[in-house]
Amino acid sequence: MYTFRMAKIGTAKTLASNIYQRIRSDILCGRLAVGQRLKLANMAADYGVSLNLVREALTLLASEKLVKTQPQQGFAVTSMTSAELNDLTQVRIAIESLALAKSIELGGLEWEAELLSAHHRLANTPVKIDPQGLILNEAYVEAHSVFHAALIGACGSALLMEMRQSLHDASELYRRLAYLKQRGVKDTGKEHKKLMEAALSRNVVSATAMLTKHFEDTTRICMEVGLTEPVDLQEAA
Amino acid sequence: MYTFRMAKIGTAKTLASNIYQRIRSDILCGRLAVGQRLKLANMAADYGVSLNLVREALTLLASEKLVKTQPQQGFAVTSMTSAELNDLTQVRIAIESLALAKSIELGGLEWEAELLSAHHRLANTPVKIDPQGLILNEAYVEAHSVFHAALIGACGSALLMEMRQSLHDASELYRRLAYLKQRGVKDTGKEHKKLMEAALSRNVVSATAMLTKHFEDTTRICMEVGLTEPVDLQEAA
DNA sequence: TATTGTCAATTTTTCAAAAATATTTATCTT
DNA sequence: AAGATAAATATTTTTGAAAAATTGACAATA
Repeated sequence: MYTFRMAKIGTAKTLASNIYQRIRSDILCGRLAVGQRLKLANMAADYGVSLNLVREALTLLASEKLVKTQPQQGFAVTSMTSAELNDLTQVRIAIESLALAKSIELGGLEWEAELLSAHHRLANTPVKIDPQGLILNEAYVEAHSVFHAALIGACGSALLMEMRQSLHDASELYRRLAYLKQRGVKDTGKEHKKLMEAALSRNVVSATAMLTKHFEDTTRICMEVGLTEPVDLQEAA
Repeated sequence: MYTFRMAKIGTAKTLASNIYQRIRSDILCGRLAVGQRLKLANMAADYGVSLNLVREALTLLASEKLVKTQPQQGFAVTSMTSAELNDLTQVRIAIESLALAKSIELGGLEWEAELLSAHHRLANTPVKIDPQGLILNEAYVEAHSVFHAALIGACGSALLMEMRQSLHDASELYRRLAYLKQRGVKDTGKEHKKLMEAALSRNVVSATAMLTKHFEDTTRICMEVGLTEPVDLQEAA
C-alpha cells in the first residue's frame, strides 16, 4: 500500500496528527536513519505519548511506504533496493511529465508568477548550511519541494498533484543523500533555471526532457554512492 | 493524503489488519453506504473489537480517501463531488493508459495467457446475481478487478500497478452504482473483449482508446444517475 | 424573536495496563 | 562444542476506561 501525503496542516488539531507529522518529518530529515528499527516503547518515550499514538502514526507511514512493517515484528524506516528506487524514479518521471505538460498547456499568468517566485526563492537558498558542505539546509529542501509543486501547479488535477507530492516525498530520503554526497559535481541550480524557462516558454518537449534528466541524474548519484542496501527488519539496529 | 492499497494478504496476521480489510470491503460492497457516518462505538460493537482498532482502520482508510475525516468530528464513508469523480476518471485514464502501453510493449506469453484467462473468467461471470438485476454479483466485481490488473500486469513497474489498483478501488463505489442503475444500456462484455483483443494484437492506440471510452462511459452513467451529491460530515446519518 | 450562555449527553481522543507474540538467554542433551 | 529445548525477557498487539472535545437542548437575556 502506498499513501499520498496528508494535507500539510501546520498545526493539526489532534495529538495523533502532530506525532504523525513529527515522525514523518524526522524520517525525511534523516534524524531517523534509513533502515533504523523503530521500537514503539522508545518512540513513545521520545515523543512523550502513548504507544498507541506511535503505532497509529507508524501504520500510516507504512501505508506511505516511508516505514516498513511486518505483522508482529515491529517497524523500521524504509530502505529501498536499487530496483525499487529505479522504479520510483521512472514512475515519477511519467507522472510529473504528464502533469507538467498539462500545466504548461493550461497555466496562465498566475502560474507563471508563482513559478518565478518559487524559483527565485530556490535559487537564493543555499543547499548546505555550513562552509564544509556537510549539513543540508532544510529551507532548501522545502524550497525545492515548493518549486516542483509550482511547476505542475496549473495541471488542473488535485489528485495528480497529490500523487506527485507523495512520490516526491517517497524519494526525498534518497535525494537528500544524493545532495550530501555530491559536492559540486553537477550544477542543480542551472538545471532548475533551464527547466523553469522551458516551462515558461511553453516548450513541453524540452521541459519534460529536462525533468527526466534531472530525476535520472539524482538517481544515478544515489546508485553510484551505493546507498541502496536493502535492510531486513530483523537485523536493523 | 491518498493511499494505494495494501497487499491483499488473505489472512493478515493481526486483528487490526483484519478489521481494516473487513471495513474496507464493507465500504466497497456498499454495505456501508456513501456518505454514511461511521461512529466508533457502533463500529466497535458491530465488528466486536475495541474503539482503537476501528480508529486505526478508519484512519488508514481515510488516507486512502475511502473515508472522510475531520479532527474531532469523526468519520464517514467518502462521497465525491462530480468534479472529483471526473478528476479521478481522467487520472485513471492517464495512469492506466501509460501502464497498458508499457504492458503491451513488454508483455510475453505469460501475460497473454493470464489475460485470456482473466477475460474468460470475467466473461462467464454474471453481473447480477438475481433475475431482476437488482443485486450485484461480488464474484463479477472481483473478476473485473482481476481483468484490469491482468491488462497492465506486464508493465514492469510494481509501483505503477499499486497506484492503478488504488485508483481502481477508489472508483469502485461509483462503478458499482453505475452497474446497478444501468440495465443493459451498454454491453460491457463486448467492450472488455475488444479491449483484450486490441491488447493482444499489440495495438496500443486502439487499446488505450478503448480503455478511455470504457472509463468515460462508466463515469457518464454515474453523472446521469446523479449519484454524486457531496455529503458533509455533519449532516450524515 | 433572536441571541447568547450553560449544562448534560454523546463522541472522539488518549492513555495505561493486560494479553499475545517474538526474541534472547540459559540449560540440557548428544 | 553444537544443536535443541525451555525459561526469561522484551516487544508488539489489544483492550477497557479516563480525559478532552463537540453537539444539542434548554433557559436566560437583550
